[in-house]
Amino acid sequence: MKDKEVKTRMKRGFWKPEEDLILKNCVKTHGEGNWATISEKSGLMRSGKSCRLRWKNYLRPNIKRGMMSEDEKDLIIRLHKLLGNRWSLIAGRLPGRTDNEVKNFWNTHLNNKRSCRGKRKHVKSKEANTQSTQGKMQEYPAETVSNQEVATKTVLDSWIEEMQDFNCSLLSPLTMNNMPFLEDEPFIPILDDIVLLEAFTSTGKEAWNEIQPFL
DNA sequence: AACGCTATCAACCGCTCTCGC
DNA sequence: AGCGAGAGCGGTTGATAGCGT
Repeated sequence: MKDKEVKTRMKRGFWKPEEDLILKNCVKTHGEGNWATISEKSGLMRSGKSCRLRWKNYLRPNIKRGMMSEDEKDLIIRLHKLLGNRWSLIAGRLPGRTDNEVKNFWNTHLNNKRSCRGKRKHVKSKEANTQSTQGKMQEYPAETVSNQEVATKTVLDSWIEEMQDFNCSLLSPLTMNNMPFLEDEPFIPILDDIVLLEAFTSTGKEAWNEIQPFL
């Protein structure tokens, strides 16, 4: 009841530039993570959750905004194939991108289920190239792929192959309950804790170091 | 020019996880 | 061990920009 009262008194909706400024200063003063304190001390009448979200998705330093590069798109597709809807994990591999941004990008550009919901009447010219590459991640038309992209794809291919080999040796057979292994949610935590850690600390780390200059 | 429709994305909601007591 | 508070995550919603008719 009390919570509800507090909730209804909280301000909602889009953030104004002046609110952003106040939040930035508060984070500087109280530190990132103390959202309850920030919410209280800022006087913004925003919930701690709301402050956290705004900071994480917009105000945090080194946030990269704007269109996803081809490399980023490719990485998202591949990591999603590997991890499923673990947006924070995927975003963690894309420097400067947020989980919300990756999630939105997936839902609007790459998620076939959603994009097939209604046929697009129009396609913005800037998106034309994106649309044409959907659902064709195994094919790399030579005329559209730069040397950097080839390098990135080669590294990623071998890296993902290694990780999948590792998965198979851990939990073969390849399928469980007639479902592809990687789509089987109960095994995702294993991917997080063991496979990903290993992948990014040994051979995977090397692969990641090779990819990073292109991002 | 006006209207309808769709795509986009910021923000919210509810659930789970983590940590301190 | 159990509980509560706060943080984090993924799914969903709603406002709005912009294109087609």
